[in-house]
Amino acid sequence: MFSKACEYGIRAAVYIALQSLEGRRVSVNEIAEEIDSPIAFTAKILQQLSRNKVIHSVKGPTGGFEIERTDMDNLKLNMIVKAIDGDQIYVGCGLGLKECNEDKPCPLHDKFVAIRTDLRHMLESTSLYELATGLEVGLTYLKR
Amino acid sequence: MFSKACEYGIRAAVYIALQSLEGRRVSVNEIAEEIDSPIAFTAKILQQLSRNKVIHSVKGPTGGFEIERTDMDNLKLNMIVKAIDGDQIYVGCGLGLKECNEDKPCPLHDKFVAIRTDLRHMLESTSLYELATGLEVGLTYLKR
DNA sequence: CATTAATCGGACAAAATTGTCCTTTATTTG
DNA sequence: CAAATAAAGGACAATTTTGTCCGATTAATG
Repeated sequence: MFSKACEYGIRAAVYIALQSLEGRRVSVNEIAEEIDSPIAFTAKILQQLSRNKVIHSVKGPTGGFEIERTDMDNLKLNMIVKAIDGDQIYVGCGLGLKECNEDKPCPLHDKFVAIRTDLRHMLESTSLYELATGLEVGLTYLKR
Repeated sequence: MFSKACEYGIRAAVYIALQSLEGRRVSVNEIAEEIDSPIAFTAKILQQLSRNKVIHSVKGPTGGFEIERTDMDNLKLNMIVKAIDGDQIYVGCGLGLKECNEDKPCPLHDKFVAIRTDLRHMLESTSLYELATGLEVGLTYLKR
C-alpha cells in the first residue's frame, strides 16, 4: 500500500508529534531507535518532510525535529504521504492504463475508485494529533 | 496499489476471458499487443497464472491461453492477485510493524484494516466473467 | 573562537522489481 | 518424420527502491 519510505515517514512523524506534545525536540538517532528504522534512510525521509513543512528541523546542538502543537491538528496523514510518495495513491488507473477515466473506464474503474476514495478520505481526515494522543494514552504502539 | 506485474496479470486475464467467451485461444504476442504490455514480461506473468490454475495454457501450433467458461464465474480477482503478488495486500501492518494486531495495534491499525477489508471484499467478489462481459458490451476498455 | 552536536546533501551500494533474450519442450500439420 | 508454432524456463540487464557513508553546513556553549 505505502512505500517503505512512507511507512517510516508516518511512524517518524507520529513519534515526533508525541514527543513534541511533551515539549521535547528529538534527533534522527532517537527517532530511528524508537520506531525501529534504518538511521540514514530515516534521515533522508525526515529531510523530505522538513522541506515540505510537515515537520520543523533545527540544526546544531540542542537541535532536532519537532512539530508545533498548533499545527498538529491540521497536519493530516495525506500531507505526509504526498510529501514522500507524491500523489501516486490518488492519481492513475488501478490497472495501469494511461487513459482511464469516467468516459473510457477500465474494467475495474468504478470499484477501484470507490476504494481509493475511502482511502483518500481516511488520510485526509486523520491528524497527527489524533494518532499521537492515541499513543500517549497507551491505546496504540509504534515499536515492533 | 498493485505491482506492475499484477496490473498486467489482471489485464491479460480479462482479455483472455473475453476471447475465451468467443471460443478463441490467444497467444502471448496477441495478449501483449492488445493490453499494451511488454511481451516477455507478460509471458512470465502468464506462466505464473497458468501454474496457479488461473488460466489454462496449451503448447504448440493452435496453442495459447484460454479460460474455461465454467470457471469464469468462480475466478475472482483475488486469485490473480494472490498468484502474482502473494498475500502481501491482505497481511501485515499498514505502517510496516512486525507485531501489529488487535491487542497491540499501531496508531493506524483500525482505519487501515477497514480500508483493506473493503479492498479484500472487492477482490473476492469481482469475477473475471463480470469484467469480461463489461468489455464485451463496450462499457469498459482495456487498451491505453 | 574552537569544539561539539546536530541536520543537510551528494555520491555510492544493495536489493527488489521490471524487463529482455535465448534455448528447450511440447504439439500440430503437411 | 520434418518443419513450424507456441509456451516454459533460465540467465541476464535495466530501473527503481531501499539503504549507507561521509563531508559540508549550522548553531550552541564553554
